[in-house]
Amino acid sequence: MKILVVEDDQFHARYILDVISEELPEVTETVHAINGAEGEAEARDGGFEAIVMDLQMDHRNGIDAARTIWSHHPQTRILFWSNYADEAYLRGISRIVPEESAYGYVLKTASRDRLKLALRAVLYEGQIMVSRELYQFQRQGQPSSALDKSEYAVLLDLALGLQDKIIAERQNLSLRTVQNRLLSLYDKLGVSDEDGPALNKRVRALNCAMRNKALNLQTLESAEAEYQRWCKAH
Amino acid sequence: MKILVVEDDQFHARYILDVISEELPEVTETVHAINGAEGEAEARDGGFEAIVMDLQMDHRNGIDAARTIWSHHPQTRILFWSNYADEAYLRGISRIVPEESAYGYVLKTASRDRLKLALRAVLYEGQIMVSRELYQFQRQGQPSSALDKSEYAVLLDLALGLQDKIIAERQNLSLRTVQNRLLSLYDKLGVSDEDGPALNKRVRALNCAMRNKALNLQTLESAEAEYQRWCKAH
DNA sequence: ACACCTGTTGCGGGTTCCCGCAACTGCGTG
DNA sequence: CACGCAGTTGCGGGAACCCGCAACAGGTGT
Repeated sequence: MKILVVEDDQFHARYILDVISEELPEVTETVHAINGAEGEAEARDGGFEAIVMDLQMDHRNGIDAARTIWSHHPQTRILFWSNYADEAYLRGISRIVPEESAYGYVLKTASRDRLKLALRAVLYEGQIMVSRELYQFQRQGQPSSALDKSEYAVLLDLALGLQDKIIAERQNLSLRTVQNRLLSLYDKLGVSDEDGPALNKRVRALNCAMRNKALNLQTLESAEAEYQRWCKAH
Repeated sequence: MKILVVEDDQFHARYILDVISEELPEVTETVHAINGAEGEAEARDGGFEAIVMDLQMDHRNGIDAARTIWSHHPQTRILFWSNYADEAYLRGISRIVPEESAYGYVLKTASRDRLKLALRAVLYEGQIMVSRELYQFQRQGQPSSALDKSEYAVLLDLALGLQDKIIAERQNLSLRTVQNRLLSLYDKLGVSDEDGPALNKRVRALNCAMRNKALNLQTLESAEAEYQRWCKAH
């Protein structure tokens, strides 16, 4: 079995390579790429069945790299490991994971045993495995504080700085419905001016979304790229 | 000489401790704290002359910890080392560094030699040393694209979601002047709707500021804390 | 069939925002 | 001093935003 490790921090890379070589005897070959772009290049023709992918990297982040890799090799199993338990990462991943594949999400602070378990479960067994710290975001049942798909889409557009009319056009909704979405966003994100003076709800919503980790920098960057593409296509 | 290392990533901590013990023979004692809160507690009575401080940590980030440490021991020399070359970090630091002290800012990607040099220069010699990747933000002469102090203050208030009237009150400016500041902010941050439809400038400004690294999550958090205090004091 | 609940849409008005225009204040220069 | 230049302030209007009210559609339970 061939494994690709995509990780830009040298210490973390050495650690994961060490864990793989000690704990996964079935692995015959390990390749290390130091950023997303290099990872994509290696994965294109490397014939890897499994990948361990860091999320925050310069020169192409882990989610973008995973998207292009999965678009060519949708059966590849990918274990994401990251410093942060951001809802935004999990949303980004679950939007791109193909049916045929498996993925996992472990934190870098997890113990060696947890990491080993995740490696085996995802890369060998093809299980879906998400660290408990993130799992809370997945439960859909929750009426409040969980953004549904369409609300999240509006949040992305809001974060880009689009105005209501454009959002309505992009989402195929009426203007008033967009405003309703915004209302429930303000509610769920905890935008309120009960104490202190009135706020600019729009900016405040973005502020809260980032502080909650519902959005992060990578989210903004990829939403921006997607928006640029949409603009060209009218 | 006693040194305190505040770093939450175990691998990076081991590395820096190793470098210190090998390259700084004058160091007699090294203490390791794993987050900002613990760092503050150690520093309060530890009698450290020098500190190496990570910036991104849970339970009190490096800048907040440095602020309280410097408020008790203003002569302490602190070398910040971080994964990211964010303008926001540098601004945060230069706002709190006392006259009597010295500080430095090195990236974690710097070579061992660079790190060693920075350790000696800042902790021994009391020099100010900022990594070249960040130094670009300090040049004040630049007319465009460099935010001056008052513009930055308005940007913080905008980012919190305050409306013009409140910003004017907080900054002791007239409403119209605040709006002028916002105009120049929009300009300097690259907010423009030349291509594509009109944007919500306010939200867009925050979006751009974060993508430029003029603001980051810690900035938002501490601005929020400061604002809450201001609210109570009316 | 009825009542009911949730989500969508239009309308209207009060507020905030964006910004052009013009007046005014310092401040340095010829 | 007159002049210009940069930064500040007030005024006003058009656009965008926030949101209450009401109507309507589709799905559920009795």
